[in-house]
Amino acid sequence: MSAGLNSAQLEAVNHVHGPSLVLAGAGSGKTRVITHKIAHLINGGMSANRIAAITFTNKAAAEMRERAKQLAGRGAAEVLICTFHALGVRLLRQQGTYIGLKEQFSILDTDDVTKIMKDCGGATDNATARQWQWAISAWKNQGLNAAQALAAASNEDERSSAVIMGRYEERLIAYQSVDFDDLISLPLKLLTEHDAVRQHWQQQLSHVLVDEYQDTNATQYELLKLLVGPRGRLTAVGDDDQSIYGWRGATLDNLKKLPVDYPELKVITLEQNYRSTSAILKAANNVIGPNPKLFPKTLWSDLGEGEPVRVVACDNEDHEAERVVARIQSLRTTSAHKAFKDFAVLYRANHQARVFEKAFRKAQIPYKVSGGQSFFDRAEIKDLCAWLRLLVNNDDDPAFLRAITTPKRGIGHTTLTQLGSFATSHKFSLFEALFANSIGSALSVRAVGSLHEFGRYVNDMEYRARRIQGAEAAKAFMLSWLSDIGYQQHLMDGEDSEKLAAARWTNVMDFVDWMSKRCGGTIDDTAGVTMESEKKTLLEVIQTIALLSTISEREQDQDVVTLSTLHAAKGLEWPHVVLAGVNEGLLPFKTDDDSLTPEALAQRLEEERRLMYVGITRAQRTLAVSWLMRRKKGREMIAGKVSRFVPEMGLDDTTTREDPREKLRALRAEFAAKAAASAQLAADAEPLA
DNA sequence: TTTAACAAATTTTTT
DNA sequence: ATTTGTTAAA
Repeated sequence: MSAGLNSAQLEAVNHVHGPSLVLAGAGSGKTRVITHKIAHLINGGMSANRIAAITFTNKAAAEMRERAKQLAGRGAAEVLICTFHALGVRLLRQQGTYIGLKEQFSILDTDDVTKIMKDCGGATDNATARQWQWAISAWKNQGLNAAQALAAASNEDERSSAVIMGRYEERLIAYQSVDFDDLISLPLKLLTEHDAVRQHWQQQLSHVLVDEYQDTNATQYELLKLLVGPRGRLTAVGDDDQSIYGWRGATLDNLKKLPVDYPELKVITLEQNYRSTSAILKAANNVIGPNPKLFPKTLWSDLGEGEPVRVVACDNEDHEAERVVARIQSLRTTSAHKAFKDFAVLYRANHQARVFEKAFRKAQIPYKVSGGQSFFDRAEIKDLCAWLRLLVNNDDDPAFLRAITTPKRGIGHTTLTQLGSFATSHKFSLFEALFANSIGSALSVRAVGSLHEFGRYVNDMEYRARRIQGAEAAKAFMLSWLSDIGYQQHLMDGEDSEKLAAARWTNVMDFVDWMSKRCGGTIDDTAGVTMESEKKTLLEVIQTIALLSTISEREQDQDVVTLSTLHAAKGLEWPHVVLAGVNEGLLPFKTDDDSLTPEALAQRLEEERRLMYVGITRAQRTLAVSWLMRRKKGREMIAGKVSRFVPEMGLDDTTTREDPREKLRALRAEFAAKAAASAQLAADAEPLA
């Protein structure tokens, strides 16, 4: 079973009686270790449902579940493999009543929270609300409540944010809603304050494995410790050199604390890399070298020296994009990895993608921009989710407001404002207020009539939805609902073009299909594949949707070049990688915040260095690093400076390069003929709405 | 003073 | 892509 594991991996897999820290360098097979350890535990007689493997993203959880299934077969299905947040939801759904949460609470997404923040703080613009949101989220992630935040506030801005946080907390309780941060902090509170619940989970879970441990924040670590309990059967898998999320609360302190909190900790370092050539790893090791080491390690591979890392000096952004196009076209004829999907262009900031998109379209190279708007961020999907959330939790006011105005049904701003103040003064949720006896005193007869009509419809829907189980019933239910509310017409009436409305409707249908599949049972797929799964009620499925974000479907196996930020590229790999815009100021990013202490500045630089390291280690076969000799600044061009990280890569030969323009002309002539042949591909490169 | 049009600038993202 | 800032016209 453990065939094909190297000695360090094997050691990590076999260490099952105490705490361990697996320092898994980039490409060293960390998912292999986690999945093999799960299989090893199961084969050793451990009940699968006593093992938990925790990840940060749904995608990582799905991949892990898939690979565990391959290794351990059906037994792996019982393993709790989920994200931190999904684990939090499970805890709160099961035992949230202990801390005053009702069973069917709602989960707010960031846009819902922004709206509430505006309301709590009296702001009209999103930017201000997001600043409060940011500050409040940071406090929550440090385990502080509003009162503690207010006490700790050191300036006027912080004090006002803390005051708003107080109002926001009240609002969440009134709405019986939680935000994403609460999905960690409330379970932590639950386990801290209720011994019985804590003991239940500590007995239930025998082994806890954590992926990307370096990305955990303070509250996540505290939660982990409580879940793991005194036996300390924790497997933390991570890489301090790939810690790039300090700005959102992740802290390497969690790595430093581990040997202190768990004196028995077994530290295992995975240094053999199965991804990249030696030339690439040498550059990576050199770049990360200057950072202080928590646990020293040096990556190596036996894949051979490989192509030297190329450094490309470009005149400006447009020129850089042209050079990347030329490189892709050239490698597509000479390399063994010549599909478009074998290439990625990585950069520091999202806006850098624009120039590449333009150049790729011109050259008819199909591409995708990763980290674009997710399916669930689309307005039409959020509309539907709001309706569904309202069914599950009538007191979910943000969902109520969205549903009652979508589509427009003669209930306008005035009515809703009146309803809102009526609800607030009686401490009702909006939905409760709507059916209150005294509502006639606050609103006009006509308004009350419209509100009641809406309320009755929601009640009726809810009553029917309780009985809905299995895919086909769920689909039929949702289709009749969409027709009831006239949603398709609503999309057509929108200001969008007809084409856009049709695209939105397609998304709606995809959503319906996807939801019904999750309701399980057996459903005929278009390909004639039948899916088998446990039947769930529609209400159960709805409760989980706020947590889900990835439907990659069609985007999965497309043969396209990837454009991505360095952050979004973590965990991924490509045969050919270009790091673009590797200039001083961009990477490392220049901060003009002079309130930072020298220590804080040094830490920022360390994280930028890790970002460069992550970028380099994405490459399997070839790596090119390009930088700009001139950058646009207003109407004039200013001199650009190569990133300090480039000379630090310790390349033998960074100066030999042809005149870029000459090379480009030659390549253009060579590929002019082929361009026509890929016209079809270009159609696919049209940006999706 | 307000509005419209245009130009410029923009850190990183998941749940 | 979105949003903020600038300039010119009304």
